Parts: sequence; C-alpha cells; structure tokens
Amino acid sequence: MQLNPKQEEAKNKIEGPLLIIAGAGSGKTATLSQRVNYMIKEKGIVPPSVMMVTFTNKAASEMRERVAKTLGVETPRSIYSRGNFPLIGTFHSIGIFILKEVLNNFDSEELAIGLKKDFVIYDESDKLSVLKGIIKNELHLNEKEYPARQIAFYISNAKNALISAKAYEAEIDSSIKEVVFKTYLKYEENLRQNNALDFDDILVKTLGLLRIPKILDIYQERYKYLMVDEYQDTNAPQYEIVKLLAAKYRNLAVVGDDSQSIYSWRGADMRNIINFRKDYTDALIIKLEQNYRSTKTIISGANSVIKNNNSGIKKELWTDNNTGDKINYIEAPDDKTEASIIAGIIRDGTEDGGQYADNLLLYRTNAQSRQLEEALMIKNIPYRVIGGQKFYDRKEIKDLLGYLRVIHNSNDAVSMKRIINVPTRKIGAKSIEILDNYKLNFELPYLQIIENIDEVEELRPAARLSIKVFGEIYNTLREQSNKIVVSELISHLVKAVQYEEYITDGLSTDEAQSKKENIEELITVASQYNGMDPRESLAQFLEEVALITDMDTKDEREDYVTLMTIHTSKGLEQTRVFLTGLEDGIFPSFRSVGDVNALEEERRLMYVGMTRAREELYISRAKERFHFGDYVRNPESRFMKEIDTQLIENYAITEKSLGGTSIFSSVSSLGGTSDGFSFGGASTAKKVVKPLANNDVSIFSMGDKVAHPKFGNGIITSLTGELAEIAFSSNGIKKMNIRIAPVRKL
DNA sequence: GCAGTGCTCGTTTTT
DNA sequence: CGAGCACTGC
Repeated sequence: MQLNPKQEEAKNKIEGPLLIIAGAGSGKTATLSQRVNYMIKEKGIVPPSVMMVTFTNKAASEMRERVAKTLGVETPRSIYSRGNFPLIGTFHSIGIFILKEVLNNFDSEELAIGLKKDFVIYDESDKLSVLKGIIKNELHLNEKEYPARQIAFYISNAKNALISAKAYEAEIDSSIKEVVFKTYLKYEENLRQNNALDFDDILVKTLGLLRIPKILDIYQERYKYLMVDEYQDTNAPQYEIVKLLAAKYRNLAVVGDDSQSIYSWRGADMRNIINFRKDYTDALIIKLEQNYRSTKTIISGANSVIKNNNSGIKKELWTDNNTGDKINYIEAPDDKTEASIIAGIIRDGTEDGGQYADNLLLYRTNAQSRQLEEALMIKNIPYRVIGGQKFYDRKEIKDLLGYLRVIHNSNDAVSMKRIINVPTRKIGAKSIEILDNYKLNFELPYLQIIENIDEVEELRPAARLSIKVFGEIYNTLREQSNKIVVSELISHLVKAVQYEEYITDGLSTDEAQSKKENIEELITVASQYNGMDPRESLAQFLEEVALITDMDTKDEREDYVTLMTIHTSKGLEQTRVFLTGLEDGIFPSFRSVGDVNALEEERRLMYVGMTRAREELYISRAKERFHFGDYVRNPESRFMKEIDTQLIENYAITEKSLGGTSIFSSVSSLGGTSDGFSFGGASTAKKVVKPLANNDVSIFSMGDKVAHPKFGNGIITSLTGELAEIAFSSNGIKKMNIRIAPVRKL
C-alpha cells in the first residue's frame, strides 16, 4: 500500500519521540508495519532492538505476520522468537517475557519482588477463591457484607494506581477500605507463598524489576526503538514501564486516538496520550485524519456524535470514499423483534449473494448476545460469539489446566485445591482444610506434605490413604512432565485420573460429548509445542493459556456472522455492522448516565462502534426489552439523537421482517420445561426453549436403542402404551411417557 | 462425602 | 431468567 504524505512522515521519523494521532480507519497498521520495515531495511537497525507493544494478542500476531512478510522470514508464533526479529507483544506478554528472563538469570532473593521462577498466573476466579478464603477463614468476616468481588475490585484499582498493600493504609477512609487493606495484605502474602501473580501484578512486578537500575539498563540497551499502539488506553504501570524503557534513548513512537479511549474503568488514563507533548516537549506530532474505511455518511454520522464530547485532542476524520447508503435505524417493538429483523436482513443479504462473514453484530453487554443468537438459530444462520463464556473458563478445561499447573508449580494451592478431589477420590473438604493449614503453618509445598502424609496426625487413616493414592498419580505425572511434551502429558493425565469416565458419569451424552471435544481442542492447542523440551513446552503452554482470550483464536475456515461487544470490536472493521440496543440504560449504561466522564467514555464507545462499518451501518433499539425477569421500557439512546437526522433512514418494519418471530414466541410462552438441544454449525452450542415432544409412539418398540438429552443412550426394556421403561447405560432404568419425553430413536 | 433442592442475588466493558 | 451457593438428607 502506498502511504499518504502524513503516513510517510510518520514512517520516516525514527529517532526521537513521535506521537501519531491515528483516527479510525486511517491506515495505522499499514503505517506501523512499513515503519518497522523502513527501520530495518533502510536504516540498518537490527530487528531485535525493536520493541512493539500492541493492545491484543491478535493485533500482535497480525503485526508479526506483516513484519515477517516484509522481512522475508517465517512468522514467529510467539514472542519467544529467538531469531533476528523484533519483540512484538502486548504489555502483559512482554511483561511475562521480562519476568521469566530476569528470574532465570538473577537470584530472586536479591530482586526482592516476591516472585521466583516457575510462577503461575492466577485468573479472575482463582483470585476470587483466594479472596473468599481470606475473608471467611482468616478475617472471619461475613462474605455477604464484604463480597470478594467488591474487594477484588478495590485491590485491582489500587494495583492499577500503583498503590501497594502497605501503602493502602493511607487510603483508608471508610470501613470497607479498612477491610480491603487487611485483605490486600493477606492476599499479597498468599500470592507470594503460592509463587503466583494475578493479572495486574504482571505489570506491577515488571515495573518493579525495571526500577532496578542494572535490570533497566539491560532492557534499555537491548530495545532502543520502542513503539506503543493504543496509547490512549495505557494505565499507570504501563505508562511507567514505557517511560523507563524510553528514558535513555528516547526513540519512542506512540500511536493512538483519544476519541477511542474506552478502558478507563480498567485504569487506563487518556491523559497519557493528551500529555505526551508535555512529557516529551520535542515530540513530533502527526495526525492521520483521512479515513480509508467507511462511506462519507458513516464518517459524518460518527463525527456528529463525537463532537458532543468536550475533552480530547482536536481533529476531524474525513474520507474520499463514496457517500454510500444512509444509516438504517431500526426501532423494534421489543428485543425479540429487534433480533429477528436483524437476522432477516442478514439472511436477505446472503440471498443476494453476500457472505455471512460480511456481518458484524455489536452490543454493549455480553448478556445481549442471547437474543441475537436465538434469532440467528431460528433462521439457521451460522454465527460465532467472541468473548462471553470463554473456552478456558469451562470446568473440564480448568480442571485439566489445574493439574498442569500443580505439575508445573507444586506451591500452587488454588489449583491443588481445585483438582485434589476431581474426579472424586474421597478427599473431602475437611481433609483439604487440614492440608491447607499444614501448608500455611509449615510453609511447605504440597508435594512434600503429600510425601510425608503419615506425619499429618489430624487426618484419619482413610483420608491419608486417599491422599497417598493421589500422591502416586501426582508423582507419576510430574515425572512424565520431564519426558513428554505437554500435549502428550494432557492425554496421559486424562487417562491417569480417569477424567473421561468422570465426565461420562452423571452427564448427558450431549454434554459429555461436548466436554470431550473441548479436551480434544485443548490437546490440539497444546500440540503447537510438540518438539520442544518437555518442561519448556509445559511452561509456555501455561503462559499462553493464561494470557489468551477468545478473540485471539483465529478461525478463518467458515462463513459465519460474528457477534461481540463493542469494546472487543476496537481495531476491527466489517462491510455491514449492526449496533444494537441503543437505549438509555443499556447504551449508555445506566451506571454512566449520572457521570459526565463516564458518559463521554460511552460516547467514545459509540464512536468506535460506528466507525467499524465500511459500507452499511444499522443501528437498532427495542422499545420494550425483557431484562431482569420482567419487561422494561427504556427511552431511545441519547446518542441516537446526536446523529444528524439527514443521515438516517428509518427502517420499515414489514410483515416479512417480522416473519420468524411467531414460531419462537409461541415456544417461549410455554416457559418452564426446557430441554437443551445443540445447534450445529456454531461453535458455542446454546440452549433453546423447546416445547414438550409429541412423539409418534408407534415407531418405538421393545429393544429399540434410544437417546435422551439428560440420561444418554439406553434400550427400551418394556413398553405399555405410551409408558416405557428404558435402561440407560449410565443412568439406570427410568420410567417415562415416551410420547412427551425428549427421546429420539437411534 | 455428595447429590439434590431451594434460595438468593445479580449485570457493563477485558489484558 | 439463570448461575452460584448454602442447606439438607442420605
């Protein structure tokens, strides 16, 4: 791609500080990748001295791909590209990279950051379980009064503001903060003992290392050229990390758009980009305002919304593209109809030769995806939901990862508690509590306690025996982890602990099948590390799964509609975009309406959503929405009123566009009795309300094999009229009315 | 020790 | 409405 003069200028400015204000769709990625190319090919800069920070793993891998192409080398699959290549990753992945490298080369006692090598990363639920334990068992407080989620929120905010546990004492101005302080102290101690860190710590600990002069020196000397994308969304630790790394050579290019700053709730501070020129008074500032993505209409619409914000850097997006169609506004009577109209438009679009993949469906909150999914299912439209309940949050995946984590680090108490009795091996809550206390008092890894379990006198002999049995499995797996790569280790582990038997028992065949498929997928992901040193493959795999999100996984094989939150869509673009749920209370969120700053952030979110569209933009709202158990009527979103009316065309709701709702509403009115059936095609199988079956009894006879969604497969052992006795292979004999039961002949 | 049941409570947005 | 949780009865 040929760069325009401003992009060219940004490409050529290599030395010294540079701020690129890159509007939506202004060719930022092309500029950045060509800039890297220019540095290396024209300026003779060695690739490993370049560091580039992106916002998502997906952006990082795309950038790696582009850079690899221009350099004519193979794309490194991760940040550990030992070869002659720039370091490209998110703040978090680069942080882990630095932490691991430093901990492998320096004495951890000397570094004093409370972390040793082979650390584990705790996710949200791990964090909550630690906090719950502290609140309940150590502080003896009522969890209802002090919910772990709320405490976690305070602690996370403190970390993002670089306030340590000790320093938090100065923050106390309420009884809740008093509790936060106490919990925070114990939480940090707990992490240290488990050799674990949470997500916020990745940045805080990395910063801690870089504050050590001799460490900082290494990284300043190695990475002399720095680039940071989405700079408007950096938080305090990230800002400090960049500042330190850039302090010596000052070759720092930051890219961003204050109009697209949407993460302040996560500690991001827009002032970092606005004040860049104050931090680096000699900075060159380049504004990329020409949009190559969208029609004139869409750009005008987005501009008319964002101009209602007061804060920010002055700029205006413009385009040479066609005027294009008007923005379609759908005002549906209710949320079901809203979804159904959208599904109808998508279907009609494909009948005219379009692709499902041309459509992007956006919403404010993940919960809104449900209605849309149902409407798509009814019309048999393939789709994929990004985000929401993530693959790695599923029980079977968390269980197996729990095993891998305790194999990797036997100090990891959270994972140990998770798996020591999964599948059940008669190690109950009481025994786990005794082990826990023992570990806490003697500061021993689980491995050692288990090996010397006979010394734990509080345990009954039966419990001791159960733990010994577990200990043998655990030891075998640990030994194997040195000999076989992680993908094989998972297969072994599934067999060793009889995990498949565990999921087959007590679950329907459908559920068990989907869990098995998930395990298969996990093994597939892990097999990327085949051929590596076994221990190293385990370590890297665990790191990957800790940092990866759903949106990072590539899926280019099929034609499907994509659904995601507006936040997740930042950086993406699509031919036709639907922005749904434009109602005050939903978007903007009811939590923001009273607060000017929060409202401005919501408006920026609206701007982000609108500017995702290339050709067609649909905006929709429902006059009535089934929200919390009953119907609510939200007024039209204030953002809708901010769009120039001349740009809008009201979508005419016809009989045809309503078609398809009737089937579903009659079904859902039955309520109550529901049986899930999975929908083929989409990867996320969802439940749908289904009426009672009305089977033809005459097709069944004694000895027939049948399938039941709850009980699995079975054989009809007796049949009198409609009443059948069915022997299920894993659920025993059940009596049921075969006409209305959800059974299927095999 | 564990499954099954009834209860409560809740909802932004994510690396 | 539904996930998650405490409680109860084996």
